[in-house]
Amino acid sequence: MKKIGKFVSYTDQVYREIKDAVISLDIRPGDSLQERSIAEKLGVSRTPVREALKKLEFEGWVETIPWKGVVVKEIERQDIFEVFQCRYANEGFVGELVASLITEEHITDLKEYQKRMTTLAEQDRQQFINEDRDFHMYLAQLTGNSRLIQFLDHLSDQMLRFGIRAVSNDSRMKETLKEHQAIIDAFETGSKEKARKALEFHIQNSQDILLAMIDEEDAN
Amino acid sequence: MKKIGKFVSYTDQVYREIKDAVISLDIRPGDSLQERSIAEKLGVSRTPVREALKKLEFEGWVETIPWKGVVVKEIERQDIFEVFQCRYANEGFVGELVASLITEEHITDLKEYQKRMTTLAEQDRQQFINEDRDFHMYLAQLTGNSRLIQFLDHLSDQMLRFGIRAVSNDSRMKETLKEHQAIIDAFETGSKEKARKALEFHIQNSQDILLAMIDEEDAN
DNA sequence: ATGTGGTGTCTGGTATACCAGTTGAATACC
DNA sequence: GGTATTCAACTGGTATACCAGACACCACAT
Repeated sequence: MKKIGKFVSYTDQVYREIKDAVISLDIRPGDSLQERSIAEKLGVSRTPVREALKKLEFEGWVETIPWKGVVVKEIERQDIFEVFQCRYANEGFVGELVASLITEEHITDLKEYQKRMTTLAEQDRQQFINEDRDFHMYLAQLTGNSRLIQFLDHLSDQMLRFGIRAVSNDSRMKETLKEHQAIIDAFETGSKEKARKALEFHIQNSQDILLAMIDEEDAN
Repeated sequence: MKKIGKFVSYTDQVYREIKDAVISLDIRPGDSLQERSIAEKLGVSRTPVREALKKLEFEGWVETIPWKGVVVKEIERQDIFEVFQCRYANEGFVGELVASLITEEHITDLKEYQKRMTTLAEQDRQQFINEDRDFHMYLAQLTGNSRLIQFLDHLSDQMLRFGIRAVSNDSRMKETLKEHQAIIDAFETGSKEKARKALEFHIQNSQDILLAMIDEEDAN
């Protein structure tokens, strides 16, 4: 978020507002967003709204259909597949990289995540999902590669949009915890290969579960 | 590029113009870009210039320094390292994916690239670099994963900016051709593992050469 | 000579007016 | 009633005016 001192521009406020609404599905895929009506509703001019929409378009959340308006992109099966495929390639790589530079403190931090998530699994599903994202992004941060981090962050954002269904059944949450533990264990052995495999396995499983759920829904 | 029929917006024209200038180093890192003077020079208003600069900022080409102006980002050693690291992870993965779905026709196409590049190596370095980029992007396209393609495309853009030096010595061009051949050979065997390794090897070599050149320059 | 305050002029951020292409519904015509 | 046509009301794209923060510089007071 761009800030100038303590000042947060309208553009960024509008951007966050719309993006959150899109991720949380308050704005459904297929809904159209009009610069003028959003501007009116939020009490700002078209300019910041326009810039916020442009940014969302760059990021692939919405698309501009000429003379129609800005439309929230549908979630296709293909989208989910692509996001997981990208995560598979890059998080596996993250595992390999991180395995060679991780320290005791980092592992302690990971165990903290694990502890919190174990508690949250029975209390707050939304928060569980957020924590899951943070777990993965924590690993990404350790690589120190800003481009890699940004890409994975972007993918995580997209996960949130369809991820809610993915983890929200109890058995999958338990599996998630097990797989995270396996990842931590792999780091403790220090093996690059094991760390990669553990992350790949975890991502692959998430993908399989989510796609299976989608296919089931579509069948109805 | 967003088009409405045959109409290309000023925003996109300005975007392309500035981006090309940045990539080709006509605009040097550290140079500052002023909305007003660019608008005047190109004969358009601030609005499209502003939007073009926003897009460039989002893509990481420039950064906005409050009350100072929009400044073209410097190329640090770290940037080169990051780009290659991302390419290593993702192009290796591309190799693995593509190996299982590549056809005879595709391999023929790759050999065409190889033929053209062999000729260009002795004639036109700039064109050699463009063709090299196309070779890699052709492989990326075969995955059909638009997010992966977009990411690699973005990385390739950044390569152009510092890549000119990377391939522009004769011995490296010859090596590049050999390594591309090895990639094609790997695809012909159909082995996922070999294809991945061949691409990883190629990227790793490019990185080593380029970073060595940078370090040498910096030493002077 | 030095410190201080005013001021002109940079910057990006925002509001607003206007334009042109598109669409679709009301209307005119058969 | 059915079909062609017109036109008003959308849309995003662009130009322009104005604002406030930041900063460099110079005059002036000490």
